[in-house]
Amino acid sequence: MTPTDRSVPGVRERNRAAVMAAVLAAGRRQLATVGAAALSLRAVARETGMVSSAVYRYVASRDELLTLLITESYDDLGAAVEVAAARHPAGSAARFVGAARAIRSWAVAHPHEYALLYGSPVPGYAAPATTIEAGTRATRVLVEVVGDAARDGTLRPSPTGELVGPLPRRLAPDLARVGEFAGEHLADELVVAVLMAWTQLFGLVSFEVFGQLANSIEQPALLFDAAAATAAASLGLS
Amino acid sequence: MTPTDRSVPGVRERNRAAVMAAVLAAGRRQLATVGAAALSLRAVARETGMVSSAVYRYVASRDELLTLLITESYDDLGAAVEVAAARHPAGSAARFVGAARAIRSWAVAHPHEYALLYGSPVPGYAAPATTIEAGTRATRVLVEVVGDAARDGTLRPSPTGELVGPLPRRLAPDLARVGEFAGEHLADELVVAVLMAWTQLFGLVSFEVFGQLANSIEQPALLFDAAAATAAASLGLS
DNA sequence: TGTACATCAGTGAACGCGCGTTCACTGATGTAC
DNA sequence: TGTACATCAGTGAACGCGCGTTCACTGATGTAC
Repeated sequence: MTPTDRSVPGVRERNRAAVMAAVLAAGRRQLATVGAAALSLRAVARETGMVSSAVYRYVASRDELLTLLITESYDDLGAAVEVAAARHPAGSAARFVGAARAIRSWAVAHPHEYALLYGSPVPGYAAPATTIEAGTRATRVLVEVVGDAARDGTLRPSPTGELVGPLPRRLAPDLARVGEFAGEHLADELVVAVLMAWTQLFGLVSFEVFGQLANSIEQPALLFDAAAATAAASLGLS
Repeated sequence: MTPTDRSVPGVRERNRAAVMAAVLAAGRRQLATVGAAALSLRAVARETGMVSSAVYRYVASRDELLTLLITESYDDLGAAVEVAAARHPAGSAARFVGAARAIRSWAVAHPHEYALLYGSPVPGYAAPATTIEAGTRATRVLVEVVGDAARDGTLRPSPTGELVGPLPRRLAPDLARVGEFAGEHLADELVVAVLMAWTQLFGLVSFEVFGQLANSIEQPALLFDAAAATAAASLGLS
């Protein structure tokens, strides 16, 4: 119980936190410029003004740095989506569209980070389980909107849900698992509709960010807004 | 006009074609095992049983090899989709679903090639315009089904099309450009619905191939079939 | 408050690696007369 | 049909590069008495 025991962190500890932050920032900058596959510890060291071996005081390996950056990025995206959603009433179509637009905006603003999260896996790197918790935040927001609407009774019968044909039994556990995200029981057909909306919106974002629309769609933002609004309507949101 | 003028290609020419094929095959194998970012000319040379510099007799640079492989892959996918579609009547929902399933099957069977075509761009590589022609084949099949149904008058009013709200004027040129793929005039709302189905199906495939469904969906094939059938119905196909 | 020791951040050199690409060369295939 | 020359495929050595990671070290910060 010395005076400094649990009080203000010492110089060393503060420095450590500051340098760690600088390392992560350099990592993020690397990511933004050259992408995950080309991210190198030596470049991070260079940009932080340290000798390459010094980085190992802060990060055990290149893979660990990647993992930290992935988690950070998922959280950054998740926070952006949650903030956007919070501007609209729970269970509303506007909230769904707001969340969807936040996903797209973030992706367009951070293409390499988006690629790290939702693009081709980085060769030779396997994301540890640590990242999956953070990875669900953005998606959870979309699903919760539908769950909230169902709970509040404001959900109209889903037009898409009605189109879904008879579903195979073996799909039931999967749908139940996804349905839990909603915090409310959802019909299997509705869960499929949610999954379709989810993959549709991310598919469109991926096509835009990865350049697949380059020769056909010049106004991806407008197309995305139309798609998001249509998706919300197709889920029965209003 | 010597006897050998336009007749059988000489030994050299035949060898050249054979070795070129071996180089491409090795490139494809590389792609399948380590992915595009890690593809190296030296590895291709090793696998072909040549010294590294010899590859330069067949390919001007690593980038050129990548371009060749991209074109090949697009064509491979395109051919698979066209064959699958041809098994069903023009303009039918079955044809749409068959084409969609062929896309997924090919992607699952060739994950690295799929990643090369539809995943994150390869760092430092810009695909030349040469590849875009081949790149449209698979997509064209999907759009044509709708165009054929419209021409034959078998297309019911699209349920999704009706949900699409008023579309911004500035989106019109984009929609017209995409609509041309159909070979028949399609209403703007229907084109949006087609784009949504297209991005939905590729989005689902990407999520599966890139591991995004790993912790929630154990039966992606069943989910995909349900999604494809629903998409076809939502376009008014039958 | 002062001293002796332990902890830790950052240095600098080195390891072994694989890469893309160039270049001068040898020897076989093809061509012109 | 035979010879002289040109073309071309493949070799082997070398270039310069950047990478991840290890290791023994110095000097500053922190801790125990």
